[in-house]
Amino acid sequence: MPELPEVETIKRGLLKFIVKKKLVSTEILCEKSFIGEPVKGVVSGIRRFGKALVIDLDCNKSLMIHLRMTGQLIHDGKERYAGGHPSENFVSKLPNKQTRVVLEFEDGTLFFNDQRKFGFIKVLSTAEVEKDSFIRGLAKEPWAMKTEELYEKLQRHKNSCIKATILDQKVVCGLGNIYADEALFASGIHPERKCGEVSLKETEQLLKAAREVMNKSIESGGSTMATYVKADGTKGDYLELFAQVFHREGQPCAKCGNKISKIRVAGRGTHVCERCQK
DNA sequence: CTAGGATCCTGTCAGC
DNA sequence: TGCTGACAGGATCCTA
Repeated sequence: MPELPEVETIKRGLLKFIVKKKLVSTEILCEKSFIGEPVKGVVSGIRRFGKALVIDLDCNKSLMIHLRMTGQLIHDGKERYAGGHPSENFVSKLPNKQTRVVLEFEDGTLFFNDQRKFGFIKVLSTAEVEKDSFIRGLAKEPWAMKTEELYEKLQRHKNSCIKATILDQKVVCGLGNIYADEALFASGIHPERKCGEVSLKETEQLLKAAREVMNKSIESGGSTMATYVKADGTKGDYLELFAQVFHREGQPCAKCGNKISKIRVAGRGTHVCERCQK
């Protein structure tokens, strides 16, 4: 999916289009993608918890949205705003084959697309949002987490690979497959290292790197996504703008020139410079 | 409790 | 051309 920076970018974009607008109807094209009964109401705010987005309505109900691997949110009105898993859908006519839910606002339409149907929209009472098991289980985001706290958690998973562990949202919240690879590269830590062998100093570097790669993505995310949507239909990968290792297997490492390799760690494709990361 | 693998689902791409 | 298996920006469930 869309990891924390993409969800944050979507949140910021949607704020402009749907806050104070009334949600008037919901069309469910895939039952699995919508949990609960449709609601109507005026949007009072949008919140983000890790990779989950929450749209609050003035009727004391909220829509919790998780895009998982292939979810997209595309708002169509006077102009189009799209975010999530990048694909042609950003510029296609909607709804289409991958549209799962259509939220009609007084002033525009929000399409929830999701190729693989792993994502969902869930209706919760606003008071229950923070009691939801997924949200309640989330750890702190890298900006709020202290080095010592992460270090202690890593020691609890001392026999697991560092990459698998930092992908666990209960350990640290927000990293996904891209930013895990990027943060490990930036801090010079090999993704297969056992957590028990990662020092306090390295934990500090890793945390700092996680904040930096995600900050950079959030800063560039909004504008590059907007550019993407205005484009002529060609597939734009905004990751290419800053990724050092992700999807760069075979290309030279930006630090040492060695070829980036792709390996498998914790069941996930993993990009690494075998020379820079120990 | 942790660790690792299977699983949910659709689509695309490489290799035969 | 058509088939097959691998794989995909996530998280949960099951097993040991």
